[in-house]
Amino acid sequence: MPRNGNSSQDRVIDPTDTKSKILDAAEELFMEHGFEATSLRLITTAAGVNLAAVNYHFGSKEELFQAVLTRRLDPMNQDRMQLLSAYESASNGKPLTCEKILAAMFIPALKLARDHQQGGKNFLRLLGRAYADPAPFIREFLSSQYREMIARFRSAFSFALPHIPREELSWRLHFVMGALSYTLAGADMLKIISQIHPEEATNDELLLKRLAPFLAAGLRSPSPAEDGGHHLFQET
Amino acid sequence: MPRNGNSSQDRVIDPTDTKSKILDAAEELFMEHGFEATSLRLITTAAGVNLAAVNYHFGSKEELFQAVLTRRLDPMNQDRMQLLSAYESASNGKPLTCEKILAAMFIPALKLARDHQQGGKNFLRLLGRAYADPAPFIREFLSSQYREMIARFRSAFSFALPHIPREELSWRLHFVMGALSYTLAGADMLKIISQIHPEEATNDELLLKRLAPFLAAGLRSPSPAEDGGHHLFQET
DNA sequence: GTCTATACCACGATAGAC
DNA sequence: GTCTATCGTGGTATAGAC
Repeated sequence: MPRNGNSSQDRVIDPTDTKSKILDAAEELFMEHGFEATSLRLITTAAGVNLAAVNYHFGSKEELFQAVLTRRLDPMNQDRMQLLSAYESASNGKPLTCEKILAAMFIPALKLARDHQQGGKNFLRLLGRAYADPAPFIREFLSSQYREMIARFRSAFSFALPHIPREELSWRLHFVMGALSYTLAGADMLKIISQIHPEEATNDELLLKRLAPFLAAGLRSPSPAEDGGHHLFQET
Repeated sequence: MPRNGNSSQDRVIDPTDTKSKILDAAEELFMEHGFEATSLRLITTAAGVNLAAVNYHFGSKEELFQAVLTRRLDPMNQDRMQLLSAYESASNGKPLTCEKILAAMFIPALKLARDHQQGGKNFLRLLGRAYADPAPFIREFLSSQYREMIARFRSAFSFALPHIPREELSWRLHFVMGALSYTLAGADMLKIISQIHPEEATNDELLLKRLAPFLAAGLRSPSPAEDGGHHLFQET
């Protein structure tokens, strides 16, 4: 039994084999309905394979979900780190601006959202949702997938913003990841927040173009430690 | 059959009746395991009532979930709007600062997190997760719960930041809600982002104290329309 | 009105035949 | 590798007791 793992001598990507058919169908359905609401019976029917094939090829529904995420997530994070390195090389040892570092995070995400013909558009929404999912297997999986990239970007920000204490910077990076995830996941929420035209709300590029300056301003803002602490929450 | 709806002549809150027992047990279990992962059999066993009682009193698992959220959410949003009005009255017609408006959003959330003896601590995490949930019934429910409060705060920000176009402000409010939700939901994620001490990561007050200045800086930042547009995403 | 017992169908998972 | 049969558990609906 192969179970998971494209490790040893997997034959190259053949979109007609059972494993690929499951992966494609699962991606589309997970994107549309989320993890829990998508049944294996729905996936296997759409893929035209037997119900038991999922368990044979992936081991479980959870492992199938991780395989769906990994297939796109891993290349994206590699792209992010390479782009950041390219920017750093071009700057001759001078710190990058926050906007530039954020661009290294956002551009590969946009590429992912647009390049893949099917599903790419909505993959980021699936990812954003996964961030807030309480299931331990999802949290641990994302943790391992993101650890390296986060560490890489934290040192870039640390170099760009030397006056911000390292711990404060960790918080702000957390806020950045949060706003990014939520923004990508919650496009529907725009209808709540307001009268933004729907056709514009689905345009991820425009969305990130507005998010980046917003976050850059927050990243650059004076550290609470150095502005005397204005005790926001202690008034009536 | 009563179904849902505390509308007509419900007897006052009696924490020993079946409906309250279900509500309390459900809140605790939903907070711990999320919506999908919490079974009705688990809830009814913990509450010491019959399985069918949920369907009798609430109609469905979904409606039970909404009842759990409403019980705390509705008073919180009322508090937010009252606090904002109080700040505005005290300012003699002058615009509030962004920090002050954000305080009106955050303080009632903190009160909720701390005042209620059981569960209050983790209720905001449950709420943050619900924000990113793809289930239509959750999205529609939150939409209706938040619509009034969001409109109220948007006009406050609009008055405080007259130079920001109304549409840009809608985006920024969306980012604020996103960062807030995600931050509250994803306390576990701090372990990924970094070496922040765990005991500190669970301190919601400290968390919001750092988030508020970060968001205020983003809200105040110059509008992309007025800084000439630096075309972040069009370079290589 | 309130509560209970019970039955129903869909789900994820797995064993074993082919 | 693939398929069928089956198991335990999930949400839900209802008949009937008090």
